[in-house]
Amino acid sequence: MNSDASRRRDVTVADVARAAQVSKAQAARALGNYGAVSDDVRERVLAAAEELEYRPNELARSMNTGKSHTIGVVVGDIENPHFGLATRGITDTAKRSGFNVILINTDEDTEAEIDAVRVLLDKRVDGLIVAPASSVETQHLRRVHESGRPLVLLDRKASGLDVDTVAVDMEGISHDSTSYLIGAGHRRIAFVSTLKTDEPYRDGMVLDSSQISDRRDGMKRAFDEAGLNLPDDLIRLNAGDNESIKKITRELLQRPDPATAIIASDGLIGLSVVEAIQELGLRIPDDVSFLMYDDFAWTRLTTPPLTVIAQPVYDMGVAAAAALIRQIEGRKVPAAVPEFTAELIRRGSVAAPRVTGVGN
Amino acid sequence: MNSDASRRRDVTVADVARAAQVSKAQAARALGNYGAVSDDVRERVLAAAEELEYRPNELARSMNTGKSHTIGVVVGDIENPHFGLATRGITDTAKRSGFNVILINTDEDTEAEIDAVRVLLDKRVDGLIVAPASSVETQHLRRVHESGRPLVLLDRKASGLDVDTVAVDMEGISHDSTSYLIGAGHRRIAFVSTLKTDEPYRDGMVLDSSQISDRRDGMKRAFDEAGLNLPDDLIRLNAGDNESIKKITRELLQRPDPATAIIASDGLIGLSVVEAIQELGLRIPDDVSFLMYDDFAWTRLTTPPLTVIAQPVYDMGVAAAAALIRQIEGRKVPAAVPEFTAELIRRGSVAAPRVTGVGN
DNA sequence: TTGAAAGCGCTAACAA
DNA sequence: TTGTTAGCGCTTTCAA
Repeated sequence: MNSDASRRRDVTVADVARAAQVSKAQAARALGNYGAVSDDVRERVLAAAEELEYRPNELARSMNTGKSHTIGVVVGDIENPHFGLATRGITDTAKRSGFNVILINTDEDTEAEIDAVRVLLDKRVDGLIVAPASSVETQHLRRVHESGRPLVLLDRKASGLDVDTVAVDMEGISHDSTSYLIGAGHRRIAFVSTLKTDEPYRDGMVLDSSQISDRRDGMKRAFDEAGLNLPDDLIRLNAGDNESIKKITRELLQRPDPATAIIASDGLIGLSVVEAIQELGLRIPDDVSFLMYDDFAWTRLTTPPLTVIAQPVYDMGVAAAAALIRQIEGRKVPAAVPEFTAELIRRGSVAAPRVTGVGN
Repeated sequence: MNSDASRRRDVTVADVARAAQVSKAQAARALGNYGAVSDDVRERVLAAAEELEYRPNELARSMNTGKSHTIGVVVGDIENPHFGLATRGITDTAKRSGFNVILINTDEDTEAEIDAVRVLLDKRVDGLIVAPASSVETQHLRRVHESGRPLVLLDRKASGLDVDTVAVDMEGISHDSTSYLIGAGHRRIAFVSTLKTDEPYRDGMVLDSSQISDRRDGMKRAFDEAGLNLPDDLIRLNAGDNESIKKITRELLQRPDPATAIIASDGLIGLSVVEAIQELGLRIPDDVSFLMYDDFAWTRLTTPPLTVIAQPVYDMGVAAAAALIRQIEGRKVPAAVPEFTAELIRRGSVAAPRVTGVGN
């Protein structure tokens, strides 16, 4: 019939109106189902639309209504299952409420994030969910907020920004898991993170990421409570790719006063740390104990299975989307975002430290 | 200054034009940098824009130009690192060419896929990349193609659809890896896939997915060449969640004439299969050999590390995006999409089958 | 319930 | 190089 070569121009309301012999306005009302339309007209219009294979132009629609029914999501690394799951929670929830999701990846780069936010805003998304790369460089987020566009932060807090934030109580879980290690007899506990800083870690250093900062605080508190000092020399930031993480791990384990336990800041880091440990021919937990953030499925498969800190990532995605949509739809009572807590799942990668010549 | 309460209406070209004392057209030209504009005017306009914090409305822009500079991506499961990586390849490439990406998840459900495609089309994306849930139900994709919108298929072919398709030669790698297992002495080789079918597998069955179909063909050819028969009773489709896969694995290994090797159709399935094997107290590769599609990083960490079929997923994402953008920009010579080949990475999960009472 | 007409914010002819 | 004037496809007054 019409599978001709060109098929260039899209079918518009005007075409449908003409075919249905009604005014453009009536056709539009019937198609967008708003306003008052008689059954007769509606029927004819819908029939004509079907016949012509009419499809509304959502851009035009959005331009008029000011609503795009789309939310923008900015994450650091979709490839990371952590964000994958969170994104899933977001899209599932958005879909259920009739919203679409535009995803942009930033590679944990603040410049890219600023860009992403701008693009999304220019596309007139109805709201934004951002997992900020930095908790400090947040002017761009502040601008979003000030411009009145709904914004929800995921995973990381942003200092001095009064925005709904869906995150886990990191200080608490960090404290608990560190206490657990200390209780097992560990004193030389290392922490490996990819957080980029200008200089190596030192005590009291201000950390760009609320997540990491909170974890440091939690560790410190645990050590304090035990009447011990957090071993600053074992806090390793600026871990990068697989190779760099393995190098750091080797350093941690081959130094004179080596770490007896390592905490990996996320599942991707954990992977490389474990690989390095295996390559060194060391055994977990006999030679070194291991703990990581993110309960990835594969942690059940290693020998021994790994002790991890599970975060309710999917649910957090759901909560973030729900909070955002609530704001977009302008509900009153902003129904406080629920608190999320992580959980230490003890599997087999933590044991008492090997007794060596080095005193405790 | 202007961080007032409302800040409702967005700043438009008209506002900028007024402030810069030029016509709307000139302001628009300067802001969109097209057409001819004198330096003087450009400067004033840009200054005014800056001052007013003008941001273009991309929707309006797209409406006129017919281009949204956005490509739609439809995948089955972002949470799966396989798609995560592919998506990454797509977004990286798109970004480099100035395109944004809208991602929609379908849960491998054809209905959801039809919906997703419709939504994306309605939003007037410039082109689509789809990893089709089914290689058979493809009318919706055919419609896209017929309507003249650029479309590229990822991972799976669609029967009778003449569209650029970025996929791996599955028949070949399936043949090679099956031969490898046969060469190691295996005859009872099982294959586990999540592909949904109405009935259990039987010889010659038409399979909805080109991927699975091709793999079956490759296995069959390998068996044929060895003068053996593909054991149909060990081809298990309809694997679902973790529990269901573990159940299937147990059946495969606890039957009278058990499988001596298992091929998992993807990394998610593989995870559950390995878990089930471990729970049964069996050892890889002594008690059962194992092979899976997808070279996930964690496969290096298990004991033993797993033999896998690596697919150049990231590069395929890149190629898909490149092909699509090429079409969108209407280049001539469609520069054939490169062929991708998977690679068998032999690590430690395949060995000769345990010699049992059962003859070969 | 209907239709004419204005307008969303921008680009694109066309003259000047 | 400029400005005027139409649109893009839709929603939304405002009268009828």
